[in-house]
Amino acid sequence: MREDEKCPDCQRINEVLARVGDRWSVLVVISLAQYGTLRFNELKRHLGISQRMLSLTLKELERDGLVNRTYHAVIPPKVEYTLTELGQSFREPVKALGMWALDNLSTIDRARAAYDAESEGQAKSA
Amino acid sequence: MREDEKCPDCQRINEVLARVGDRWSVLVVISLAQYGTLRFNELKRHLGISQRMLSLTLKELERDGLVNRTYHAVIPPKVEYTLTELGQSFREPVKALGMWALDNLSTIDRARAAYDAESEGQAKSA
DNA sequence: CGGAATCCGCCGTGATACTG
DNA sequence: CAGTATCACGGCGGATTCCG
Repeated sequence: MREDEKCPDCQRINEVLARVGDRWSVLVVISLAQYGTLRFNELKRHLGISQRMLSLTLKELERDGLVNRTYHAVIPPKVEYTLTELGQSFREPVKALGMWALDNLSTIDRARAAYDAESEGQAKSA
Repeated sequence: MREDEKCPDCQRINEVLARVGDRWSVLVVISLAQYGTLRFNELKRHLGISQRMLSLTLKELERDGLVNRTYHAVIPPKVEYTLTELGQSFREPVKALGMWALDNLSTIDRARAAYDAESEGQAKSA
């Protein structure tokens, strides 16, 4: 598939989603927005994310300027993460998405159940 | 990783993102929101999506009650897709995300460039 | 035209082990 | 505690082919 007649807007949006659109990024931002400052393992436990993915996600978020990383050189190493201003601004659209999600999850569930039920029914009649 | 102390909200949000959070779903919804009604190949050309992914994405969106599928039994088969009410309501948070994306894409690009430049510098000094 | 089916490469993700 | 490195697996996603 080449870029024949693709709309540029879709490409741009696609680009952004490729950056901050993944599940873990969103959840990390939400958590930091909620608690202000969190340590590595606090985030890990809170999100139920694997150590690897959290590490990668935080690095990306820091790279994209959404998250601030502070390293404390103490005996038990201590690293704290907070949102940058850009990260704060990201809260708004994310919050909107989260609200919609929570509001409509049950609706989606019902639609899905109905769809599946109908599919089974048709399968039987076929 | 088990559900030890994961916050339920994160789980819910995660759930929803797993449903309508993927790139293609978002782009399909945006396109349908913009044009109202589109045929299969119209969407395909517009998005630059492969036939397979569009088919899968549309089926999922229909299953989740976000998209309406209308089959016209004419000689050249004609299938039209539109947004359901639920799909329409999804436009709001998506629009917010898209706006933020377009507004901050350049900022992210700069942050990323700066981060990469610094990383290279450290690599050299090391 | 609108799909379904198949094959296959790539990479996102988790589990594990190791370092400082 | 806060990572990094390695491995293994599943699934996303594209290309191709066939059908109604």
